Amino acid sequence: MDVTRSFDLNLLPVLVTVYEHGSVTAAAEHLGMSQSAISTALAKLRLTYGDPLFHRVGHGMQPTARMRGLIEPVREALSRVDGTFTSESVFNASTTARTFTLAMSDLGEMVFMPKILRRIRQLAPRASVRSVAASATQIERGLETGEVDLAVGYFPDLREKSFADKHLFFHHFVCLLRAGHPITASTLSMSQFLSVEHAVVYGAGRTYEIFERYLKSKKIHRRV
DNA sequence: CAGCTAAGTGGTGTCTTCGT
DNA sequence: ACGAAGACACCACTTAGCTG
Repeated sequence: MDVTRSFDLNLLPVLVTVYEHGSVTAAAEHLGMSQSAISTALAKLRLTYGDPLFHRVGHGMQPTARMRGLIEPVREALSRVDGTFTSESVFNASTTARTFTLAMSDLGEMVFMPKILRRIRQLAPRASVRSVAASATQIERGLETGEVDLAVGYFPDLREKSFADKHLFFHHFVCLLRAGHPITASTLSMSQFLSVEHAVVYGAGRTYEIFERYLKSKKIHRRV
């Protein structure tokens, strides 16, 4: 059966907007349609896909597993259609003057930014790069809306979502002790770790935040 | 025919009250 | 202090009738 012949492609933005807002009413406001029109569109989509697509959960709409699997292909399809209306429908790195927005942790900026800039200068000399520091929630929203192109760092919260991610490297923390400190072992035991006084640099970025969260989850209290 | 408004129904969360 | 029950608000959804 050729579904696309009879399928109304205007329904796809409705699908994506309800997914992004988690609400039929909010999606209706966003698209400038009535709530019942969105409801009707959803009914058609449900019929077409043979799946409820969303379940009511409290005061919102929770996507079904089928819907979660659909969202990226549908977004990609809409993006490709959008691309046919713009002058730069086929991406060309050597000519693009786009500004790419990268969200990075403190560590990400230190390690990756110089290399990324060098590489972009080689491949896309007219492109610009903007780096933003943002919370995981802001990054999630930015990736969804397209305000953020790429996030580099440790974002365990985002791994649950439908974002493509790539593991780049492992790293670990080290403890620094003054020269001549009684603890000289190369491996530090937990009791040794807790027995000494700690110096903490506050506001040290997301890496520090993740470390603090880990200590809290393990109920580890240090003497700072 | 698609989309609108309006009215009505039903599900869910929140808040308050009351009994234990 | 705690849980159950009821009132209430909010939201999704359906249906009927209207309009362009």
